[in-house]
Amino acid sequence: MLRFSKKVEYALMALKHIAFTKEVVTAKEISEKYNIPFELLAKILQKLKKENILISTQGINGGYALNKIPSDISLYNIVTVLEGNVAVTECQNGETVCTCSLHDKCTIKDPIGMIQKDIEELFMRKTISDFV
Amino acid sequence: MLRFSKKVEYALMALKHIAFTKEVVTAKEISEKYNIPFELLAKILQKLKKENILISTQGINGGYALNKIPSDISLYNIVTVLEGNVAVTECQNGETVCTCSLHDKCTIKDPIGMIQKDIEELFMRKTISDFV
DNA sequence: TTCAAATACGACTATATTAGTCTTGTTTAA
DNA sequence: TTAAACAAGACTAATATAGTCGTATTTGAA
Repeated sequence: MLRFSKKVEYALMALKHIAFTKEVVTAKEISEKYNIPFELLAKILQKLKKENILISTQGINGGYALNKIPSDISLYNIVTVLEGNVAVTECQNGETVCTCSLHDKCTIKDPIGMIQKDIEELFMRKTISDFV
Repeated sequence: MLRFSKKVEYALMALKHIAFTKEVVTAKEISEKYNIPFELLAKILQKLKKENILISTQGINGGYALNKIPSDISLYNIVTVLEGNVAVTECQNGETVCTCSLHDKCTIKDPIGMIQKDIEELFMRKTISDFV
């Protein structure tokens, strides 16, 4: 249904919260405040950290903080980190080979590619600063 | 992964084909030409007919034809017919009650609503004439 | 030096959605 | 009357998403 995954929703909620509090925030705090399953949220934050969107500190006073200013964290960035890519169809994933069932019979690759590009650009323009 | 369903892909392929041949086309012909499962395609065409995008004639020389000019058939139209709506999240489906697990704790409804609107507008601008 | 609270990470299970199939009925021209 | 087409709903299979579990590591403080 052309929907954002819960992972992306939770990431946006978490990033907004972290951007707003402006200090180290624990996964537990976010999880409890917004009713987000802890383990799921933890893994999302870990992925965001791997992409240098967040920085983390371990140990008893640990937690997460932003590693970029909100306007430098794009929706495109978040979606690609959490879902691999923003491909509106199987063949728009950036790879050269298409394993789609239509094989070489697809007649809509080019126009779909343009829609793909439009959506990518839209997502690049949207940043966390649009959320806070 | 924010993807169009196969239903939408098949619909676009079929509509392009019908727009191109400019005469009555059978589901079987399209199904065979593009390797699209016949029963699935048939149901897609039936839905498009119900929405007056196609007209159909039954019986032995029957088939489908466009009921509108390609530039009057928008991607938005096709997606809503086949998937119900273009909701990027559960709460953006146009209904007033949100049954999302975040309940009233969601802090991103408004910015998500703007993205929703941008995508809807993009899909309204794209028509079958962009495919032929 | 031990402990509690935090991140890190991979494997696993459950659930929901999507894709595809099957069956039966209706229409219509030859 | 029959063959070839649309019509429609129930069903099953496959896939993707959401969520859980277990274990390891880090670190500040009692």
